[in-house]
Amino acid sequence: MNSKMQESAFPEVRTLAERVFNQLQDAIVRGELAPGTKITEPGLSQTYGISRGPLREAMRRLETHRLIERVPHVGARVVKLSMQELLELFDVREAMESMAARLAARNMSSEEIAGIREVLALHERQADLQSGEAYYQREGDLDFHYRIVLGSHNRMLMTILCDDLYYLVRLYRTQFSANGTRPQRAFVEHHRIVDAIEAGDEELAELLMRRHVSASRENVAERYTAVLEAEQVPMPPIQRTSS
Amino acid sequence: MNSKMQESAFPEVRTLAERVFNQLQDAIVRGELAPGTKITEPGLSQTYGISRGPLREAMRRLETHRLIERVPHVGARVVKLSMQELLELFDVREAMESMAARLAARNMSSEEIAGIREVLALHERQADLQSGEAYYQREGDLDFHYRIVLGSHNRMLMTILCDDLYYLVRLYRTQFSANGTRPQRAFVEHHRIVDAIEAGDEELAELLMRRHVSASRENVAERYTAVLEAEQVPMPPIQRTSS
DNA sequence: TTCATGGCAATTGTCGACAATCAAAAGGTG
DNA sequence: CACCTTTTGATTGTCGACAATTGCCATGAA
Repeated sequence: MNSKMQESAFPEVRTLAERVFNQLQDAIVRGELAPGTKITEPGLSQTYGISRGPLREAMRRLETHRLIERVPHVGARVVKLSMQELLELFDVREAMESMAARLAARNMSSEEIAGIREVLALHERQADLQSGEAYYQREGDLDFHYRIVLGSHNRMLMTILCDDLYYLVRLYRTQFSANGTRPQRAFVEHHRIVDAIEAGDEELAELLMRRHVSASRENVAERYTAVLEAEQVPMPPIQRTSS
Repeated sequence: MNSKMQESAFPEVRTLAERVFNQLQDAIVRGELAPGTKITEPGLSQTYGISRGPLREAMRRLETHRLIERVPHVGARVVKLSMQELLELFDVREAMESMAARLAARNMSSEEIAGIREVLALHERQADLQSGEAYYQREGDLDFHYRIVLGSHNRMLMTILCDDLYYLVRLYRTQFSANGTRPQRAFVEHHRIVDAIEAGDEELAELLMRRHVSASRENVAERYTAVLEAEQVPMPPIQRTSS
């Protein structure tokens, strides 16, 4: 039951806390640790075979990435995702990624644009092969947005979107299994955004990205309400945690 | 030299790490800890009379708030602010606060609008009394933006802007002494933004907030380049830290 | 039966010490 | 004199134990 065998999975990590952080993060994003699961320090300490010191550091980092929620002297739990929070996340993404697209149109180098074209071409082949909706939306879409953010050349934007919110988006994906019903449309939108960036049209790139994220938000919202009606649940358990 | 006397300043904190975090944060924002100051765990541990455990947690939180920068096995330093990073911060604020204004126009209650009107009235009196540029820009302007973000009713937006970036903005203010040269204009802009919010005009509120932040950015950029030319410095020490 | 009160177990917060790691200074050699 | 090697010093990473706080449960009284 020792975790030493998973050591090689993250060979580049230099500290115990970092390794456990990666393992826990992966477990949460993959859904192995269900939302709302209570996390205790002695428990995980024994599970992963390390002391509570580095474990606490790993949990601190999970907290800053919004993957767990801690209450002093009470404990920590894996985040329970509500629909309201998911929609809030989309609003934040709409604001920041549209700005990223604008900056990308201004700052992206031709090499970076060529790189993202390759990414799109790769997605196209995969989409053709397996009419791939799931894999496309799961990895490829994120990779596309990831590159746009990097192309903005704004370090703060990159940190917030790619470090802080990236894993939360992945978690939402797995929880709501939000593999979009519209892969072709999203694919076309991706191409048009890159076209605008390559043309250096800042305002168009921003507008297209804004519509792209907004459409994705509406898609998720529709699917969620449909699921609710199918389940005959009167109201979703939207519960705002105190600040 | 003991810090026990400041205990009452943060009565609501429940843990040592939180208290030290608040103290350090305050010291950095106020400028008592100069930018570039080296921070060592044993040093601070002795200064504040606590063990290294809670101190490490406090430093971790300072790092996530971008107030210190850590290099493994070398040490931590108070952030040295570059002009490029300041402009990046303005881009992020432009994106997120304009979204906040849009959401505020949609979600703000009449009580909240009345509250922000009171804030503006208070600023007006203070501006009349001492033609107050410094204080107005230092506290009031932040308070205004703070309330708009709260009015968005988007918890994620509130966390990122009011928790993560708020103290960084304050730090920039003290470092660059960025008391704007245009208090009246900013004041008028604030009023027009509230007008748009009260009218429920989402797009206008967003546009006005966007222009407001952008104008503030240009103002700071102009003042900075002017200072550079006056000092006859050939190039600013813009140094990008490795990711 | 219901509510208040007390004790108890579990968890988190905190501490001091030891070990591992790295950066820079000291020394030696070509 | 320059460059490489070694040593040293400090800093971070890690661990186990103790203390403080919390939530739960049993016990008792109204």
